[in-house]
Amino acid sequence: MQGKALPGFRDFYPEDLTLRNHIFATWRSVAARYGFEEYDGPPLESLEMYTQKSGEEIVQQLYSFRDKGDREVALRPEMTPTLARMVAARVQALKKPIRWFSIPQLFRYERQQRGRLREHFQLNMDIIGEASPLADAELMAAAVDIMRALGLGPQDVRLRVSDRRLLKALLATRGITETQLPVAFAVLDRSERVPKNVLEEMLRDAGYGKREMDAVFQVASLPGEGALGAGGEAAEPLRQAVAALEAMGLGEFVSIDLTVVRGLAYYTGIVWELFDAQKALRAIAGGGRYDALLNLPALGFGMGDVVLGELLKERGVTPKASIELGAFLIAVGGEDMPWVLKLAHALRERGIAVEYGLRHTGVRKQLELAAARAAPRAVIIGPEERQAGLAVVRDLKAGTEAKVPLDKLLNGYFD
RNA sequence: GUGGCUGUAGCUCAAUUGGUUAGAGCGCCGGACUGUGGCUCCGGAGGUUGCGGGUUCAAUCCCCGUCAGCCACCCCA
Repeated sequence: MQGKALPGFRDFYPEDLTLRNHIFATWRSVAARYGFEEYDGPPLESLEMYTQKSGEEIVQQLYSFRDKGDREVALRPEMTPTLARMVAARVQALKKPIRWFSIPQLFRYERQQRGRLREHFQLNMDIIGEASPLADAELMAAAVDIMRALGLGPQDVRLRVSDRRLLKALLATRGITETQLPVAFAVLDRSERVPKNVLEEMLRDAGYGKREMDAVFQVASLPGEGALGAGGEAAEPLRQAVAALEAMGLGEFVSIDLTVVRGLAYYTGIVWELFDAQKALRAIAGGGRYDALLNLPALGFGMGDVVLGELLKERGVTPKASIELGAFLIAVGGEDMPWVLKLAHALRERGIAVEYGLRHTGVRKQLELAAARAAPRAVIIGPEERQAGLAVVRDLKAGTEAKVPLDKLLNGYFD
């Protein structure tokens, strides 16, 4: 063994890259359908850009170093700061709402696990300059439509949505103060994964009394409709966003779930996550509204290629092959090779994918190779055929053969 | 960064209380098959048993370290 890629980094063999390209193509196609324009930025940014926003402790999770110009730099761990900078530079000129997407490769230095590497590609879709809940619905719909375009339905994936403004209101009416909120959010976020006694301890450590603790658990267990009903005014954006998704016919995918909080501190409104239905994997996508980050209403989501790729493989909805041959050409004898080359090139000129054996072997061997390449047909050229100005076209699926004049093959027979 | 589990051909796995040249299936290459693929049969290549050290007459097996993978925590791109 000559070693392997660094931990958390991937080699993409053809079958891997086929899947990745399939995912990218679907991302781009759905984003285009939603009227989003693609942008990109540098993979390397100043370290400061990330520490400013997220604090010094994030340095530990960054690929960062000092460059030859003595600058502290980092491989980008997320796209939002870059987007924020780009938008800020032209904020006056850009017509709102801005609808942009990007597919950056992101890096993060941490111990890898399944679905979580040190590098991944992540679709980012953002809308900037629009406060309406319809914008939130738009992004959620795009995420769901990507799933549908990839062959996944409501039985495969679920979108769980909440709203921090609603959570805040529900907790406030139960006596939770503003300063107690972060802990309450953290407990809600973990309420499905962490045992209740541990959660109680978290709350107790934060100075929660019995009443406040009960309030948090009560909110966590509120069903979707109950939450909307109890939330009053504060439930209105979430209500509208969900109604919009229902109007689009995507209601089956969506459920209101108050235990969705999302980790990032900058989210201010609707937050959501997309999971595989069994919740066996990590989140496929997650996003939300972050109005405070720019001086504009803004929202976005990220969808990584790693978990998504695993899910597609699990569900057997991966693309077959990256190339699809139109024909495999076979020279019976060495003296037939010029005709094979001539035909190969003529077909290629017409845009037909063609391969032939680069080393002369028996017809049997060449047919084996043709079959291994999944060519739909083989064109066999031998002395007898050439004599008659013909070639044998063998259908490799059916096993049938036909004699076809060479000049027909050269002039669009396979078009 | 912390803890637990696991590392044997490309892949999936074997290898009798530690016992001598580490095997099989699949895959790959070649032959039977010098003008017809998928089947069959035969042969071949491919391993410093993750790496390093220790115990022992002897280590794939036991011990330590290290690296890597998986899982949980942290964190959640």
